[in-house]
Amino acid sequence: MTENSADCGADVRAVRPLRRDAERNRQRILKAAAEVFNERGLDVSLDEIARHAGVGVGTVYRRFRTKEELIEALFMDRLDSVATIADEAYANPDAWCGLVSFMERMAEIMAGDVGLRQMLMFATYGRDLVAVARQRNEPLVARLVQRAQAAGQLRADIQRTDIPFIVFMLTEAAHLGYAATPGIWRRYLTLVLDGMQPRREGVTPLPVVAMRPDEME
Amino acid sequence: MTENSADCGADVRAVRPLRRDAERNRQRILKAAAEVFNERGLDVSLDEIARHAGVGVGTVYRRFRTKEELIEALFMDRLDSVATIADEAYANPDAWCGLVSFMERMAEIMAGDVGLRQMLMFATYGRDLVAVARQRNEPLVARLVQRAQAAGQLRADIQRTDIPFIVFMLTEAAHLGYAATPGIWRRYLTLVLDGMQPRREGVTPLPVVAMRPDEME
DNA sequence: ACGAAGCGGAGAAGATGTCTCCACTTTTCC
DNA sequence: GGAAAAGTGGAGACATCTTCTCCGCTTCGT
Repeated sequence: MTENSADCGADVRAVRPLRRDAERNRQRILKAAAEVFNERGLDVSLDEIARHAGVGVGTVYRRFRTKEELIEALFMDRLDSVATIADEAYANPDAWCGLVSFMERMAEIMAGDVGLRQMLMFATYGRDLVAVARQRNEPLVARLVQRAQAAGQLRADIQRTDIPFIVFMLTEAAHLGYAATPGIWRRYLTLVLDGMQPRREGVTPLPVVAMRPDEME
Repeated sequence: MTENSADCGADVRAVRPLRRDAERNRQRILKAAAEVFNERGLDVSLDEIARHAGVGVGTVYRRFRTKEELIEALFMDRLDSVATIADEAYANPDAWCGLVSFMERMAEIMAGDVGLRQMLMFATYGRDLVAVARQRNEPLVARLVQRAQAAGQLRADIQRTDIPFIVFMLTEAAHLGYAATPGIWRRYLTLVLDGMQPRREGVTPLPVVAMRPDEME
């Protein structure tokens, strides 16, 4: 156990370090997969990822035995980041601002990543990984909601399940069909947030201009 | 021209009336297609529609030369109904209620019909048909929006393109991933509508209960 | 009752996807 | 420097799925 261990950071796991060129290819594959999945969702073929990475399909399949294995390797850390965002949002002294920043940052992540949305929503891949992440994040969201309601800044009939639903709704819709204006979800997030307050004197200015009629697909 | 014409209602069009069994099958196919498209979108194969209709594939292909032809035959009248809804909404003396009822009825139609949403949003089938319908409906929506704004019932920074977008967003999201609660879109429509008002003393009660945490896919 | 109209569904033809195999190349280590 | 181990590419086996055709048989209408 107490060897000098040149392979720092891995005790039992590192059965054998990959050859240098193999490791380089592994990284290439992960990078390519991230790009392609983010852009076009999880339905792309591994052949396509191989091509995009500049390696052969065989290489991909030697490193990741199935598509699922690749996907899990890729999204493991992404899922963790949700917990971080929730914690940071709770650190915000203003309850309302905390909730808003959580929703904003979640939407930012999800709007830019078709693959992540697909994983969270359809669970066709990485089911278990998502289940664990959800279980951990649920109470964090609940805490944000309760605090904002206790402060009288959030209408009382909002439930914690509404928050992820709204974020999903905004990002999914903004992607499908109306891809013309990239940040269009911000416009509708603002609108929904104005609906989530218990009462309101005026309006929060909408941050992105509406689509022009001809932009609509 | 002035024959006694037993084939009432069709002058030039009816080159030859279909045999009775053929016509019956045609109706079956249309009915089956409506059901399957509504439920599962336009991507289902014609084989599947044939099976669902209880006829052979050959029969489907003889009646509708391509998938597109079947789709157009099916959705022609559905698209017309949008204009009717807009007109009826404008007939409502209260500007706000008119707009709300338009959005509600649109959402009702679209929420229940995956195929229709797909046609309106992705234009993979029936492109021209949709373009015509959109052109006709655009000014009707604009009229509803302007009237509500003139009455001070709708915030001034809402544009007419926001309306179809919001309806699409609500119905699409309500279908994907979270199919558990059928009318869940009503909850979020209410929320958005509360965000669309220029100011607000209290809240409009949310009409559908939120999803339970375990219901979320 | 007979000809024309219509029918079913096997299967051709073509996409697209996952994953294997093995002759060849590159790295590692003595 | 050179042999053994590790890794590579990509053709292609295999599977699935769609669209659409074809033709022997059935049903309808008169």
